[in-house]
Amino acid sequence: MNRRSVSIQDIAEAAGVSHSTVSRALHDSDLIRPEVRQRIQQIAHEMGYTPNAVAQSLKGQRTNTIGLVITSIADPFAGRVVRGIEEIAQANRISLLLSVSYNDPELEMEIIETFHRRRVDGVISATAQIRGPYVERLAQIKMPTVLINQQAESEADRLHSVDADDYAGARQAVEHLLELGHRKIGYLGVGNRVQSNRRRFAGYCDTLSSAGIAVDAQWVRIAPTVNNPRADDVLDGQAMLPELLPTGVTAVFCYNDQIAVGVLMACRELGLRVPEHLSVVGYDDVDLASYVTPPLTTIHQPKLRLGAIAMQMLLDILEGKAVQSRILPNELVVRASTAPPAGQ
Amino acid sequence: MNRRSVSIQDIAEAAGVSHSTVSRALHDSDLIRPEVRQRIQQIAHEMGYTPNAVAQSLKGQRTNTIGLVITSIADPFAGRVVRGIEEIAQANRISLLLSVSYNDPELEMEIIETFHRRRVDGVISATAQIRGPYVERLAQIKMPTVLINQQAESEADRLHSVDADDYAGARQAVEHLLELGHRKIGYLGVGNRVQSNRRRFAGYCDTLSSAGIAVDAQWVRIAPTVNNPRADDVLDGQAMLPELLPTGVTAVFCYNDQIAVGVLMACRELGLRVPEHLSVVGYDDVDLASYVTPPLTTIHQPKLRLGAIAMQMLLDILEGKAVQSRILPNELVVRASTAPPAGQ
DNA sequence: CTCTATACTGCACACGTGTGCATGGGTCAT
DNA sequence: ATGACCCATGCACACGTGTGCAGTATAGAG
Repeated sequence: MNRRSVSIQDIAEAAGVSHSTVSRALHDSDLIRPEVRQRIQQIAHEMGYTPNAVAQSLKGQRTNTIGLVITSIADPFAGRVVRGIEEIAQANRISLLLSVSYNDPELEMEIIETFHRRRVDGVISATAQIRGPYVERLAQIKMPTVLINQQAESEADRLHSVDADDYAGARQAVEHLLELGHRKIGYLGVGNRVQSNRRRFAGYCDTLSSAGIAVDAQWVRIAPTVNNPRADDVLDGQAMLPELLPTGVTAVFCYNDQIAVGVLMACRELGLRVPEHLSVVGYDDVDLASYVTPPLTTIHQPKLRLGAIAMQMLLDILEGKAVQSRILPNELVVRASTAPPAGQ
Repeated sequence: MNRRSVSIQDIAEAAGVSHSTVSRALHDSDLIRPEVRQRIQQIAHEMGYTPNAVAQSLKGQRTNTIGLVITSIADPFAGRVVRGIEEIAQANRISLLLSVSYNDPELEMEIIETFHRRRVDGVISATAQIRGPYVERLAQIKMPTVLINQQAESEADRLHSVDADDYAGARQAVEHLLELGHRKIGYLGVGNRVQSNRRRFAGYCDTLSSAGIAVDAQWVRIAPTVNNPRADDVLDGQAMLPELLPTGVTAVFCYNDQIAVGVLMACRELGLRVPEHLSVVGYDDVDLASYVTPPLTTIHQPKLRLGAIAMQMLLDILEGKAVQSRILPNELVVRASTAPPAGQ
């Protein structure tokens, strides 16, 4: 069983030269006589030689690999972000090491350690939140890191980030509902993505306050935190809506599109019509949002750009360029799930 | 700038022993005196040592990394499969190198070469089709490979696969429609996933034939093949349906759920009611299928299991066990998009 | 013909880890 | 006291690649 693949040493023997010569020849070095160079390349090709990236990584400093942590592959938001990352990575011949954390802090630490062991050049993290020991460890091992949608308060200099503006997005959503004439507006959030939920909720509260509306605690529901990876936002949304109805809200702003879809399904069960009886606004603008009935009014996040910019930022860091964290704007997309309240 | 991280050599100097002793101590070798062993482990911990997996990979034969090729991250089917793979991989401390091929044969070859350069232990391919040079190269470099949903006709011994039974699934879908009383049943397929489309189409044709129904070529539409990565099945479905209507079909069997969703949207535009005016059956049973209105009757594919089994199969191959390709059953899920035809 | 400059190639080491073999020192029995 | 034996450790090489430096051969110049 000839399991071992051909090395430059093998080529060297076949060509009657030293492995150094082969190495240089394959790199088109001027040091090697053109005819020899060509002959060696010919032999290498015939022997089906493929350079061993592991050895190259050991020798050089770069592995041309970056680690990617996301919370779930099933999450369509993450999917689009990863795609943005992947496109830039591929163009720069960088390989992607993918890991999924399911929002588990322990698992997250373990993933970082694995990335470190593998000596990735950098890490992009699109997880829900950065925690103390996590940040500390990242700083200790000096691993270049870019965070997506975490709006870390620049705790450490090493941490760069690219975010979409949750707060402003939430404000747009609620302002849209206010403009339609709604006064009693509910909020359905999630408990396991603390930071982003807090920002969107803050945008919701502040916008209502600005309009002179006191937020009623009964209008707000946050899905309980569960570590169950099978946790499903749609089901949560579906379960939470009925609790909200007795309060008389005429519109609901949801943490994301999945929650909003859950609301749609609950409405269908209850015989409520959207948007006639209830207006619904989602967040993210995933594909799903435009496929459901009625198509969701939502806040569009530039998912591909978030990923692409994060990847480019990481590349810049690796080249020693100075980079600056960025915040991208979100954008309201009005579809058919919102309308003036029934009374008007 | 102390960019280099600590090595066992550094620990050896700090402990006043040789690097061999450190290596053995960290592996809890009996050869090292317990007190020395413990002291070395202590020092290693204090210095923040993390073993260099690159060097370990170079020395040993395994990299504990596998390459994963999929056609698109946005594809919800692929997402679930990847998740099944990831769970098993994580449990076995295997890292995943993710690449996306966008159905581009050239890109696919390039990805395989990259995986080979990186000396991954094996490859799982969930791309649309295996082509000649691709197979040839895989055989040449003897890289253990498991294919998902490609039903390769065991062209090479090295190629193993795990599939869901497309043909039987398609038969179930069409039989369901026949039982409801439909006689004129359309098929909407895709052009860029040749193999699976062919199998599902064959199931469609044979089932109709068995029922004594001659398939009318007008009932069938295949979305044109485009290399545009932005190609979107939903849009294709939406575009194809109107061409089908003049033929008087009362039901449509779609290649996958996205096509079916496109059909739903087209019906909405045209004022057709589903299932009263038209019955629609999808394929895959992605999350989306149960969220649209009406929820789709579809063929459920065991996506997580496909991924998990593929990964386990690859692990078995790596351990030298004999493995056998498998075909899993699909299963009809009846929801609300199918009903007896209008006439009845 | 001899000296020098130049073009080309090999030697040897490095990257970080793992391991067979030899070696050193100690213990024990004769 | 001496030999046999065992335990703990170090030496040296290996994995595959890249590169500074030294060395050789050839050509060109005087």
